[in-house]
Amino acid sequence: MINITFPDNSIKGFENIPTGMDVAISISEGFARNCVAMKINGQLFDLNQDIKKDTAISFITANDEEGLDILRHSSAHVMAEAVLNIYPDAKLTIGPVVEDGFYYDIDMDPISTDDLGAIEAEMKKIINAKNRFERKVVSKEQALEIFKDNPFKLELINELDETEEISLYRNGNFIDLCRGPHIPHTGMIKGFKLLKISGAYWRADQKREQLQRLYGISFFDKKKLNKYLHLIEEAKKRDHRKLGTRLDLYSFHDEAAGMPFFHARGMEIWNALLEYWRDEHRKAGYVETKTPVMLNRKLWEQSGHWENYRENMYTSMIDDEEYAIKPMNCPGGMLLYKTKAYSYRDLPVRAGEVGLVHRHELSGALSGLFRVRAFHQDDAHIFMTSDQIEDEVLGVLNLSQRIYSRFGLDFHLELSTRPKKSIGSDEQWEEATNGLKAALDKYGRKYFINEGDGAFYGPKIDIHIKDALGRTWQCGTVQLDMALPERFDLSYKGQDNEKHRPIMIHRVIYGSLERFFGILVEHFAGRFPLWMAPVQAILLPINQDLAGYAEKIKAELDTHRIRCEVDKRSETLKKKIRDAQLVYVPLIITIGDKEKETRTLSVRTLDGKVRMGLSMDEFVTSVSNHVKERILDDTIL
RNA sequence: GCCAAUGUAGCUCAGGUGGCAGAGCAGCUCACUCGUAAUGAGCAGGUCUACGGUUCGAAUCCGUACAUUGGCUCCA
Repeated sequence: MINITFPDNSIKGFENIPTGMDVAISISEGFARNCVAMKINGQLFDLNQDIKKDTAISFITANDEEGLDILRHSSAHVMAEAVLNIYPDAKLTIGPVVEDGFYYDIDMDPISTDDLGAIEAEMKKIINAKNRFERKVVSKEQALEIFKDNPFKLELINELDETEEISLYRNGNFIDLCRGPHIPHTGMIKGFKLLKISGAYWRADQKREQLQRLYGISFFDKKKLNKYLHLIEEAKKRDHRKLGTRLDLYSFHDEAAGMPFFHARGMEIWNALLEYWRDEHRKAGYVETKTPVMLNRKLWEQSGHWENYRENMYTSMIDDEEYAIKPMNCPGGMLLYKTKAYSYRDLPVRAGEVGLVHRHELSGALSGLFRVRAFHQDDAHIFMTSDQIEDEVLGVLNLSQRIYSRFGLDFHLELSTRPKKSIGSDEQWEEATNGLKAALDKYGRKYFINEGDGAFYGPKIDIHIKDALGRTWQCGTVQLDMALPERFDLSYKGQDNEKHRPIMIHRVIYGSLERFFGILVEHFAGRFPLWMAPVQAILLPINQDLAGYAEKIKAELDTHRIRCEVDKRSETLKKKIRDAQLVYVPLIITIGDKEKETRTLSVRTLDGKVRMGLSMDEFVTSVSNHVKERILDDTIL
C-alpha cells in the first residue's frame, strides 16, 4: 500500500506501486491529460516514474511556468531527433530552455532558414506519432559506449559528478543524454515553430567548435503560439530602426558606426524628453552640471578605468599627453565635488549631468539605438552621509516611478549584491546593502535579488521597465559606489569637526537617452503623445488660394509654441490627410473657406474623428494644457 | 572580436545560368483646386558599399575591407 499526500493534505492509498500518471488519473482523466510532470520534495520527476514509497506529491500542469519549460525542453529533443533524421551526420551537444523558447546546439554544416521547413515537417511527424519519453538510468561505462561517436556528449559525461545518476531519454528511435524530466509523450506539443539559426561555440568558447544553434518556440496550444507569433510580427512593425527612417527621426552612417545622427524631428522628441527630465529633477532637488568629454589619462588611472575598462575607451594623443574620451561621467563628477569644501550641512548633494559618453562596443554588438558607441547618460551623482542612504535611494526610486509612469511604462526592481571580486570591507558592504534593502522595503514593491551580481565597487538596484508589448528593458540603475570617493579622497566636515568620507550614489533613469528613445519609439509604435510629437499639428489648406491664410494660422500657433507645419503641396485633401496620418501627426487641421469665414478650425485626430468649428482660443487652450500636463492619453480635444 | 546572411535611386524592393541597370513611393514640371487615408500625365534621379582579381565583357563569379542584420561573446 502506497500513500500519496496531495498539496491540500488529503491522502490517497494505492494497492500497487503507482506511476505519477496513475495518481493523476485517479484524480481525473481530464486533469491527467493536462499534467506534465510531478514534484516530490521540490524535485521534478516524469509522470511515468514509479512512486515506490509513501510521499507527498504535487503535479506540474500545462498551466504552470515549469510545465511550459518542460514542454520546451522536450521540444528541443524532438527538434534534435528531426535534425538527425534529415542530417544523420549531425552531432548533438546541448539543448536547453531559454526565456523565449528553446534551442539546440548542433555540430553540423551550416544550414539556412530555408531548411527549417523540412525540419519542422519532420518534427510534425514525430509529434503526431505521440512517442512516449522513456527514462533510463545507465552506468558511466554504458553512457560512454552509447555516445562513443559524439565527442561533445563524451565530454559532458566525463565531467559529471561521480555521485550523479546518468539518465538517458528515449522517444521513438532517438536517445539523448538528459537529466529530464520530460512531457509524457510528444503529442503534447500542440504548437511549435522554429524561429532562427545562428552560430554558437561549444562551451561559448571562441576557440572551440563552431556549432549551429537552432531556435524554436512551443506551446501547449496552438492559440498561444499564434499569439506569440503575432507579437513578434507586431514588434517587427514597430522596429525603431524602420520607424526612425520613416518618421525622419534619426539615421546611421558608415562613417560613424554605432553613433546615431538625430534629425530635426528626432531632436524635437529628444528635447521634449530632456525638458521633462529637467523639470522633474529640479523638483527633486537636483542641480545640473557638465563635465568635459575628453580627459587626461591620469584621471582614468586614478579612477581605475584605465585598468579595468581601457579596451572600450577611445584615446588620443595631444601634445604628447594621452587623453581618453569619457566612457562614464563619474570621474569628472569627482573633480567637480573636489572644487569646494563640504559641510555635513551641504549633504546630500545631488548633481545631475546629461553626459555624452563613448564606449567602443564590439562591432557585432551594435544594434540601432539600443546598443551604440556614443550615447548620453542621464547621470546623477549623489553624495551623502551613511544615514542618508535609505532616504536618497528611496528618493531615486520615487523619481524613477514618476518619470516612467509618465510614459505609461511599468517596471520591476532587482537588487544585486556583493560579487566574489569586490573591494571594500564587510561592514561597508553590509551597511550599503542594508541601506538599499531598507529603501526597497520602505518603497514597498516586490523585488528580486541577484546574489553576487553587483558591481565590484558596490551593490545596486536595477530598474527594468516593461513596454507596451510586454518586453522588459533594463534602464534605470541605482548603484552605491564605495570605490570612487576613496580613490579621489572625497570628504566633508562632520558635526564633530572631523573629516568624513561621503557615500556616493551613481544613478540613471533613462539610462541611455538614445536607447530610451528607441524603446519609446517601439513602445508608442511611432505614435508619440502630443507633448513629444515632433510635429504636433499640420495645417492642410484645401486649395492653393488658402495657403496664405494657413500660413497666418501657423504664425499664430507658433506664438503659442505649438509645433506645426503647413502642407502647401497641390495635392488633394485626401492625399494630404493620408500622408499626415502615416507619420502620426496628432492634430490634422483642414483649412477651407468655411473655416476662414468663421475663423474656426476643423481638427482631425489620429483616431479619424473630426471636430469642426473650434475657435482658435479653444484649440490653443486645450492643446497647451495637454502639452503642459504632458498627458499620455491621446484624447486631446 | 567570432559565425552566418545581406549591401542596387532619398525610401521599399525587382534584376535564374556573366552581355548597355528596372519598378513603386518620395522629388521636380504641367494640368487639376479638390471637404477628411493615395487625381492624372511627363521629367529627372544610380561608378549597383569600396578596393583588388578572373573574363572579350562583372550588379552578377572570386578575394579583401567597411557597414547592416540575426546570433555568439561582451556590457567593470
